[in-house]
Amino acid sequence: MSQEPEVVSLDHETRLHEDDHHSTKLWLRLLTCSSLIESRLRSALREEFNTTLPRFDFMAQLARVPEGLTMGDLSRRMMVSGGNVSGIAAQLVREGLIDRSPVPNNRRTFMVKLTPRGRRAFTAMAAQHEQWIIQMLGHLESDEVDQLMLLLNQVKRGL
Amino acid sequence: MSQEPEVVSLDHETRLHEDDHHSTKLWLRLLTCSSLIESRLRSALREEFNTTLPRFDFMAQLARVPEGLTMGDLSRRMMVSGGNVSGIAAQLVREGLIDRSPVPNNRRTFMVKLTPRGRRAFTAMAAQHEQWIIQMLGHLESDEVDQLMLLLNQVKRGL
DNA sequence: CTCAAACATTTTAAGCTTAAAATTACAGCC
DNA sequence: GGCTGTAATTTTAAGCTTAAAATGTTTGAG
Repeated sequence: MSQEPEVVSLDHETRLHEDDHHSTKLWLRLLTCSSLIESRLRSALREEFNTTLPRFDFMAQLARVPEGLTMGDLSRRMMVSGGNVSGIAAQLVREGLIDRSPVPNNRRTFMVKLTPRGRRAFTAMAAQHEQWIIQMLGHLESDEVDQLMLLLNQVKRGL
Repeated sequence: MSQEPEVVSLDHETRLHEDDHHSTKLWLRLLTCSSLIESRLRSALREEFNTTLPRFDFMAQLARVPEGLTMGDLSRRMMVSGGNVSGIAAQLVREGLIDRSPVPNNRRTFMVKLTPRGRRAFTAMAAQHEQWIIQMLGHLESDEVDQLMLLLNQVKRGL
């Protein structure tokens, strides 16, 4: 009697069928990789800094642009809905990590910046964040990283 | 006067800083690609079939295994928490798309299967789902897909 | 047999996320 | 000036997601 083949890893790709298109296989592998990385980053941020990935992402976008960003900018860059950004911003303002100030000639918009305290908090988190990612991806050879960057850029351009 | 360089695309990678590690750049590119694909699939599933990605994923896992899966199997394969699976299962049972039956020698577990109606519904959705993915990824050359699969497998193995 | 530990699942509470509606502000036309 | 449409943001309602606690079940050591 032949046994059912042992399942080596349990992830999104277990749902694949023999006759699925290779685009589908590629999508599920992509999804598996990003789900794994994302969930580890989420746990680590919660355990080490008692924060969440979206809050970290919000601050990371601001850290990049000292002159500040509007809510709409943040929504587009973070690739999430405007309502979502409103909620996260409210938290970070309450905790004194960001600052929302009105814009001179447009009373509809706000300019959002990191406060000094927010910048300090972000700097500490970012250093650890990078280490976690290096732990997860640093085993790749430098030319593998280059190839992946190129190929994923192809993917992105076609979307 | 030199102008600020125009921002070509607005996505996760806009948060990158010059001295970020290449692992970080790779992670953000990976995240951008999967976020884009995921959000398009989510919209399409909602518009065309009035359903969600996790519901589709749940049914896809079951479609692959006619003999059924336990709640724990589904949780591991979908890479989500057990509580999450309970909630989705409750919906799908209510709608008659899946069937949860007790397992003979273990009163703790349930065996979950697609109902005939669930299988028909899934088959229709899966065909469209594959077309959407081909529209998004089908522009890649066959050897690019092969390389990506290999490289992403490297990523996955290192995690 | 008894009981403690491990297991499979569900429940709960809190936070994330979205789409759509609501709010408020600007811009341009007449 | 007044009106209409567009824009930026917030609010709302519903669903997803998680971690942790709770529930009920099985297993195995003694």
